[in-house]
Amino acid sequence: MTLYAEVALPLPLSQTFFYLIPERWQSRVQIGARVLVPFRGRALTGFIVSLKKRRANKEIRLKEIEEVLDEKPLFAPNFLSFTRRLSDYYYTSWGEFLQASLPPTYVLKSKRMIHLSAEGGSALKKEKLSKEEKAILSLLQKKPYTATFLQRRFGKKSVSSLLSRMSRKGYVHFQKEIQKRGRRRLRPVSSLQKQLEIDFGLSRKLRNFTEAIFQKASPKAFSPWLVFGSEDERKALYFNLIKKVLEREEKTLYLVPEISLTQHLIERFEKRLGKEAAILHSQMPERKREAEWLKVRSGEAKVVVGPRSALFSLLDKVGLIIVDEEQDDSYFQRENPSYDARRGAWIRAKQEKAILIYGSARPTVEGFYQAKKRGYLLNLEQKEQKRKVNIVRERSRRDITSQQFRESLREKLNEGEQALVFINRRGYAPLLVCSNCRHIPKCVNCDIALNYHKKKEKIVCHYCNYSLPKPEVCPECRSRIIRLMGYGIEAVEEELKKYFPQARITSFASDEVKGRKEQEWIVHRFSEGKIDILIGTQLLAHRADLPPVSLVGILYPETLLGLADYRASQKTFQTIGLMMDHLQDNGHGEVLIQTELPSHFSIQAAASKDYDSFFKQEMKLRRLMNYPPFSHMIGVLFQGENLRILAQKSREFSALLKSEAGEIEVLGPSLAGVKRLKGISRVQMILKARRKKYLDDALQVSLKKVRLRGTISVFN
DNA sequence: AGCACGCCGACT
DNA sequence: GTCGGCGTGCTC
Repeated sequence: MTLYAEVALPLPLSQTFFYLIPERWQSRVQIGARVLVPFRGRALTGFIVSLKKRRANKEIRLKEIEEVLDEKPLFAPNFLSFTRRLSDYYYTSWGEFLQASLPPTYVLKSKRMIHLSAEGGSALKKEKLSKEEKAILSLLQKKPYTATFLQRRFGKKSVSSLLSRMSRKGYVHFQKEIQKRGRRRLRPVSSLQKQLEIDFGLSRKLRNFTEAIFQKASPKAFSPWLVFGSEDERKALYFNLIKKVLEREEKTLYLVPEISLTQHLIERFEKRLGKEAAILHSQMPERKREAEWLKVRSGEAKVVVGPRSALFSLLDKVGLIIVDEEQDDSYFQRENPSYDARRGAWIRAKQEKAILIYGSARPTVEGFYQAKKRGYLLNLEQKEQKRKVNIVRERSRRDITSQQFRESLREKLNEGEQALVFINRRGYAPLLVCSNCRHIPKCVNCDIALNYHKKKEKIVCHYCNYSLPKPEVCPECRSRIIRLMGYGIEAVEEELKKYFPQARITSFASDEVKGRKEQEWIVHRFSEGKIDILIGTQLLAHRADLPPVSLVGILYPETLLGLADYRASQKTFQTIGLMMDHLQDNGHGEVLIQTELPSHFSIQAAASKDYDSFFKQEMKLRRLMNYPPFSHMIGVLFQGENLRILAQKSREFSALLKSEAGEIEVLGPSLAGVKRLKGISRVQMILKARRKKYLDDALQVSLKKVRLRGTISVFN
């Protein structure tokens, strides 16, 4: 007879909690079901992760489960182990990962509402109250609020002691309230009844690869692969694998980068898989997402396509997990909770004994290295396309674009061709500098210079969106001469419009193009030839559905090298590569890279599409610096308002770590690259070790001893 | 996370 | 004394 339930809660806590199971539920509780439990005066949805006959710690007075919410478990044992391992790996909460697999309406939490009592109402009229009390009580006259709301409303750090005193005086009372579960009726998703596209003409090479992959996977076993090849070939292989997996009565999890989940791609999936596919994306309305979730839950969907969060789909019988564009940053989630979906896919595939496919034309060096070393690299040997690549250094003082670039552009425009131009910066200029006193306007919340946006006539913080009207005179010395430093997309657009007044020029940056619809619209017009020159930032580089063009201009890709990240070279190589993929391969295409660092290896290798050369040189540096894949690296970011306390605590933490384990290298603590963000100071440390276990052991001890608000990012 | 507790200086 | 504000620690 089971008596105790171990429950994981959707809070940023890495422990689980135990509850008594009341008699009436005993025969009905199951591992993997949701329960409603009391927790510090609140009611929370929790998840049963195990059932015990005996209790471990007799000291604690256990509470009873209030309600069992599921007759049938939501989570299969496999899924529980997977999320458990993932939370161990990333030092984060198990419950938060479980929560990530459910629609928000499945994870209700009570809120403590603060009500005005009758006494409070009369006190407000008759008695003289303090300013704070009066303000709160009169606000509560309208309707009850939560403490968090009041706190924010009055700009306080805490109102808890204030509220408890007021409740003691009887002015207010608290009431637990659970948001009503909207009784919406879900319409079944209108699934396309299109004729499914049949695979045809799969090359012998791909057929052989498919066979090799399945050979390793039968009998069913975890088997990872890195597919190194062009997008078209990769996709052909994926669909072939999916087909075979479907034949085995198994299902597929297909992860794609956030940004590449365009209408175009969605249509392709629907065409090929029809109603067997559930497609998720982040901008999907709540209702639609829940409908897709139900499709997975009911077993109708056999393939789930989505961004990193789709890793948590409640798909059973997983036979194949694909992580396409393995190099993409969007697989990494920085906060609450922090995890890398690439690693997550590995852990899940291993748990499910599934085939795991990482795919890329320009894989991360970490991934490529592992695949080579452990023998799971599948090289599709891309055939070389003909193209002309120019690396240009020359730059006049007056213009952003070089004369050579403009000549090429003129030539193509005269032939009625289209061009794409990449620049890695939003706005008009990244910096304003007073010529007189050198003052640089900075964000009040962040340690960041404000970017000048000419179209809005504002200076804007690219981290928190704080903005000011463009200053006419220097706010420090009242000088009228303020210089613009550097170039952004708006400046490029302005210059090209000046030189090519007849050309139809449009720019494409995340702050200008609002939402999916407008993006699709611009891409649509470009595809129809109604735009001659499309200028864009990263957003453009990632669009896979643009028609191939005959001129690709890449302006100052080295700004990507300026990132304070050991992966900066990789990012530069990859972005140039993405842009070059937009080139038509009929031999007339031309790429022009304009840079101040023409001999940097990442630019050179990208220009000649030479992954091996990039890999070799980057690995040399990684080895030299003891970066991944030669070490395991963990970033610990401490955040807090008080920099003094932050500094002291982080030093304490660092000392503890150093004493704890000699095998780990501790860098810092030091101010983070952005030392203040949204008004919060940030101090960071980097931990490196040969094996992750060393880091695990050291952190396990230190995290218990020094309590800090912060984020731990495991980089690899 | 969110809530209680307890300590501190400021103020009727 | 009491009020408001803040840091600290715990939650089965």
